[in-house]
Amino acid sequence: MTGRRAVLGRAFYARDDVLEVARDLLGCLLVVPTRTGRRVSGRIVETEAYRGPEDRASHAYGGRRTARTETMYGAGGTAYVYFVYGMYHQFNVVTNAADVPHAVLVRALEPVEGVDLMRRRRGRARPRDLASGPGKLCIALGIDRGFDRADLRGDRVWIEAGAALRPREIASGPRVGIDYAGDWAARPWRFWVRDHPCVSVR
DNA sequence: TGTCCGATTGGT
DNA sequence: CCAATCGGACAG
Repeated sequence: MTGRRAVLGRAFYARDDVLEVARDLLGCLLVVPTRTGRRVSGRIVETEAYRGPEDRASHAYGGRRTARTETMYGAGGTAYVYFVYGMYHQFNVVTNAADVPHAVLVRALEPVEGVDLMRRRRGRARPRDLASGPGKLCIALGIDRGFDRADLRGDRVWIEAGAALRPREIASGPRVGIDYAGDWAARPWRFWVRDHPCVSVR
């Protein structure tokens, strides 16, 4: 497939520090081709790190291992996609080694390729409304539960390296929608490109 | 099997 | 502020 350069490999995802992976994912390009091979992609501008089993906000908190969370126990470099609120999907990247349930939730993208298709799927016109949220980006890219467990080095979905961001351009703060996590909710494990219009909230 | 609630979104 | 909407997790 042409134009498919610098696809992130095992070494990128297998690292120990999920916070580092979450930061490094900013600026990278998330790509999901259509059935006809057309590229639909967006620059990652917001992520959140989840560090089970100690992280109370993680689905793998306490070592919870169920049919749904099993994916998180796989080797780094696979997709963890789940369904929430009865209508939305969330796309995560599994990190670290097998049996270590760490993951990074991709929360927002800046549309890059296939923007018209993203507009049709989302029913919105402005670029900033297409993928500025975890549920929105899944709709825009056509990601559903069928992508759960997909190998990120395969041909269904992958991530390409982007230009490294300067530390100054990266902002961090508490993760969103995890008030049930007690003191873990305050940890600044959400990362985003400072002042970027496509970031989900705030 | 029954109940509770969610790693959200969009409209009021 | 709140409804939508349904599967996952867990109690019984």
